[in-house]
Amino acid sequence: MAGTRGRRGGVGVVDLARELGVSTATVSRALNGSDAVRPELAQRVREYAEQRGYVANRLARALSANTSRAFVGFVIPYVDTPAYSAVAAECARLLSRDGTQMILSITENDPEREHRQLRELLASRVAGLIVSPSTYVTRASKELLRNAPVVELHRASGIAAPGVFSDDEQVITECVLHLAALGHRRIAYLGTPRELSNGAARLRGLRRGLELAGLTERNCATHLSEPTAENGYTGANQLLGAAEKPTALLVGGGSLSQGAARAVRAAGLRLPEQLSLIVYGDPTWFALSDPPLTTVVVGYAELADQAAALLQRRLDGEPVEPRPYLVKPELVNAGSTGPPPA
Amino acid sequence: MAGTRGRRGGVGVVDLARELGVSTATVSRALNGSDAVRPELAQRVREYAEQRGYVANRLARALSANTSRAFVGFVIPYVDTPAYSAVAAECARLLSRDGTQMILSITENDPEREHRQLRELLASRVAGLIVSPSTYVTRASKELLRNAPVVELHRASGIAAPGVFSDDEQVITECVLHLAALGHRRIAYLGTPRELSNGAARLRGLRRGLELAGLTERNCATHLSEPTAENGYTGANQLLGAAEKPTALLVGGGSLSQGAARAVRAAGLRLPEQLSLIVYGDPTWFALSDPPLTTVVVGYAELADQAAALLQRRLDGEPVEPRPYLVKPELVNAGSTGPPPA
DNA sequence: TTGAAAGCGCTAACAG
DNA sequence: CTGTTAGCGCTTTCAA
Repeated sequence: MAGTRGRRGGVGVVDLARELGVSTATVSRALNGSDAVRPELAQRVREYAEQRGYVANRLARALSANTSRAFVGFVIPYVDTPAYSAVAAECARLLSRDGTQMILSITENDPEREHRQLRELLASRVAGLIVSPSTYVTRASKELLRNAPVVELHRASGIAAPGVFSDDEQVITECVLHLAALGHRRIAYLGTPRELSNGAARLRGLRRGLELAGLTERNCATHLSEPTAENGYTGANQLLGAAEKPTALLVGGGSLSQGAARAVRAAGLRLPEQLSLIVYGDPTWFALSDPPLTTVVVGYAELADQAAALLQRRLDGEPVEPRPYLVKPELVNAGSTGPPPA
Repeated sequence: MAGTRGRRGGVGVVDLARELGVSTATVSRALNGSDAVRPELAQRVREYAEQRGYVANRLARALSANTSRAFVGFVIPYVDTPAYSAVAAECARLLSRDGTQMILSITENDPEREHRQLRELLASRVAGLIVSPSTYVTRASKELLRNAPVVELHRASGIAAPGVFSDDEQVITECVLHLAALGHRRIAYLGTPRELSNGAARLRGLRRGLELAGLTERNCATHLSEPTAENGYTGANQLLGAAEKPTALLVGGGSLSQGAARAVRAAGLRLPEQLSLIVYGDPTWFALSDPPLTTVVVGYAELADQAAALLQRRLDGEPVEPRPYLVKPELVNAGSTGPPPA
């Protein structure tokens, strides 16, 4: 009974301690690389633990050391798009180097679910959070976020926290100028709602682009909706079916782009002769189109690296400025833009 | 000092107990819906806890109740493809209904990483695991898996555990018959390695299809490689560049299909006049192709539902047969297959 | 440098 | 039905 211990995993610190003839404190210290233990003893403990196949109970560890890096929460609205799945994968990879496990929470953009998940995550004593807030974050959720080491991703909730975002404003401006330079004067914009921080950023970019191109908002029909492929499809159809047909369609958002691309194809428009099209996301999605689509390419890996690094710095206690950290997207011309039809 | 308690979260069971004038045991029982507490008291406790904003420390809970459903591990080789990301999302959603959090681990198909992650997961006392094993699972990993409630997904490692898979064998047979019926006699197959359980299943389907079609393996060049889009691209090029050109290309695997589709497009082959093509995965990926590609559609949501349900049943202690649970994929004809060129 | 002992916050015997 | 008392497995004072 006493000898068996650890019904489940097996060896525990007390076993090691007993078998080595030292105290559990010493074992713990040795295992955690405390410098307050004679190096050779520490070494011996570690070797023995290894050989004995010891693996620490992370729950106990995290519970005891009221602070620990055992878990980090990753809270996102969706995961079925690379903007999230690719970043999630990369973050999990980076965090696991530190021995940190990532708890994945999908809110489905539902503020209530989000709030519940955040509570649960905090109840699991996560060391920190990487969060992509839902469109309408509740006051209560913000309160929770304020009191935890948070790094925002893709979207900002308005709290004072560092956040990693793609520099949408700048690239959308570039897109508009690109189109205007080709001669377009009736540009349609399909994007995410302004309540979404990235939606707002893209709209700023749009406005700035139009201004710099000497165009007004009257030159630009816009359609804003939550980022789903479905919305992209219907939104694009709506814009393309307007009385004053646009000669170019600019889509601000990855999922919207998926749907929009399908809508354009279904409409049977020849690119770029009948319509110039710029989409958002990963060019490999659009590689099968003919011609391949000119795409705003967002560096998901870089976003992930930044997010993970910022969080780790916060957890290390290093000061991290609570500001946006922007990653520059790249406008990759693949042939779906050209002069407007005569 | 005594009154403050809970440096971090705030209220704990002892606070509630003290403030309500009952014991912590009673509080715990009430909160966990034990029937061994007077209903009205239980009610009062719950209401008070709610009002007090109590939220249980899941670490403590899980540590104490040596069994708990706090966490479940989700171990997959990749997540940047819907075969995994979509299933992960859906599983996270389903598990969260039970209050279970999902720890996401990406192995990158590396057996060593996989083993380490499994150990760490078990060290976190996960209640169970949903695992998509790497191509070459180590003996040690299998040992770990054998001693935990595991449900396999997409791929089997050979241990006695329930697993949820798409019925690749059957659908690949159907594909071959479809092509043969159109008149094809030189079919190329691009698939995953036979070391992968799904690779083996697809090969079985291939062989059976050829046989039923009265063809031999000499009618069918095959190329097997790890499932990445890159490999799909090079593999397809290789098959298409062979001396005896195939008239049809069948791709068994989602990522391979992505690459293969690009290769076919790059080769400038007209579908289905010059080549018949069947791919694997989500048809929306291939919707932009002209014509859209005939696709083997795998029901990711259904896979996820099954996997989550099986795991939950196992955790409930219900007996679950350690066998494959197959989900039928669907062959959706979208126009990229037709009679072979004359 | 090491050990004894007190928790971390919760659940679960065991009594009453 | 309810309370007392041990733990879960680890870390971390506090002394020695």
